[in-house]
Amino acid sequence: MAELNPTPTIEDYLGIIFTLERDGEEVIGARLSELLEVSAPTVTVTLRRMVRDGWITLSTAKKIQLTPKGVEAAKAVIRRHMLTEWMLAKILNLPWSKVHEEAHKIEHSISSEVELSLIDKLNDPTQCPHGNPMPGQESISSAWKPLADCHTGDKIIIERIHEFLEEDPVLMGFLESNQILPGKQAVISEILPFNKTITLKNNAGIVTLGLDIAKSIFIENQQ
Amino acid sequence: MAELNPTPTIEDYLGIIFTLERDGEEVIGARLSELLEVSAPTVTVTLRRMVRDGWITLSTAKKIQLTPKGVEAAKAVIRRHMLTEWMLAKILNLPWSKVHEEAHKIEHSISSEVELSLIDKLNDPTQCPHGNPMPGQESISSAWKPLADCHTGDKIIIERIHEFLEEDPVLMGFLESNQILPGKQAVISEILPFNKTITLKNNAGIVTLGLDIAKSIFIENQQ
DNA sequence: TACAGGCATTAGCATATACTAAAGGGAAAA
DNA sequence: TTTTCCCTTTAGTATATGCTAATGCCTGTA
Repeated sequence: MAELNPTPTIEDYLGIIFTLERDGEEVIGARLSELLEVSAPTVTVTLRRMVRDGWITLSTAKKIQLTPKGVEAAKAVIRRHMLTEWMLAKILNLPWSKVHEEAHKIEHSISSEVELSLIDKLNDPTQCPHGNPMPGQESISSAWKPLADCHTGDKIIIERIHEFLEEDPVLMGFLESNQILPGKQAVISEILPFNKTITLKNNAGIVTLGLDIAKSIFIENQQ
Repeated sequence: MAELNPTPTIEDYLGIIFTLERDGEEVIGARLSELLEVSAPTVTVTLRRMVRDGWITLSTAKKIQLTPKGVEAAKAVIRRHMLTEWMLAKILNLPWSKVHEEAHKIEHSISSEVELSLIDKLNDPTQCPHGNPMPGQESISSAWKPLADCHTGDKIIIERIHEFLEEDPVLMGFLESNQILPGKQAVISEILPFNKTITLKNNAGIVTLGLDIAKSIFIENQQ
């Protein structure tokens, strides 16, 4: 229980564990190793420190679970990340596709005083600029379905680009330049399951996305 | 020359070395140890890494000098620090006495893209919120003189609280609550050299400051 | 049943950053 | 001149965070 505040590294682990838990995914070391881009032995020793310091518990089946203290710390870092993203997007006018990356560097240095000020200036948002729910606001996204589940001819509104897609800056630039952004409308023009692609039409033109990517983009039907 | 970008620790060293050089102070390890609040052996080994990586050179007399590369890195971190202070003060409305401390955490995570945006939003300031000159703007402060050099009856304008005073949050809170802030007017009401104090009167009332502190506060005479 | 694949761990190592205790060096003061 | 003081360095240690190579451990499938 020693550590009072998580280090930046531990904050990264906490955020990913929280997100995996939220999505009902299996929370295991191999997943962290992949998402954090560190080796498996590094994950093993870091998780040991996290158990020692009371952030997580490990089940006999090696499943990772946040402690109440771990949940609070994870929520705090995700909140600060998302608020920083909004600050960069709305106040400093950085491009949508770059705010995640920049916010990821800054999030670990935001105090609760700065956080409160951001909440105030940004009107207490319920989602991040990519449409992902703030911790505690998960219900807003429950009605949205994956773009990959759409049918030809569906008229949709893009609502959300999943956190894990945000990690790829090239993809994010591609999505931005093709107007695959929360709030934007589109029509499904073609789905090729054998090719694992889905094609849609919007104001920016015609875009084809891989189906794997489309599984992590969430939409609503136009009324 | 290995390292492309300084670590946060190295950035702290670079900033202090730059400021000492700017002020014409002797730049030695003991000063860094004091200002950074780390032990002397820690400074020794860190300076060795800094020489190895091309940030500084050490003279035979143990004097520390920034290389051209070191100067550039130091200017960048100080610029980002000051811009972040302004952002916290003007955009997020944090109290003047707290922006230094908060900015110090954030400054190491500001990219040049964010920096450019800050310069734009904040109208390219020439000083920090405490009146210290941005790197390259040192001339703006050359006419100001230490508060400690004033005489009874002098009518003054506070212009600058030196960087090294900013490190003490209690002092900063004291100065803020007594309106010892850049741009504020005051009159010197009493100087007691034997007591090492200087007393002044302003809108907030009557304040007595230690002469050591007053040496690092810079003023201009009222017209 | 035996092997393959995925996962976790151990062992051994490296680096940046910190510490204390103790020793060395030079200059100024007694 | 000798002692004191300031400064730096050496030696030994610790912790967080990373790595590779090799090993161990299940589970499901051939």
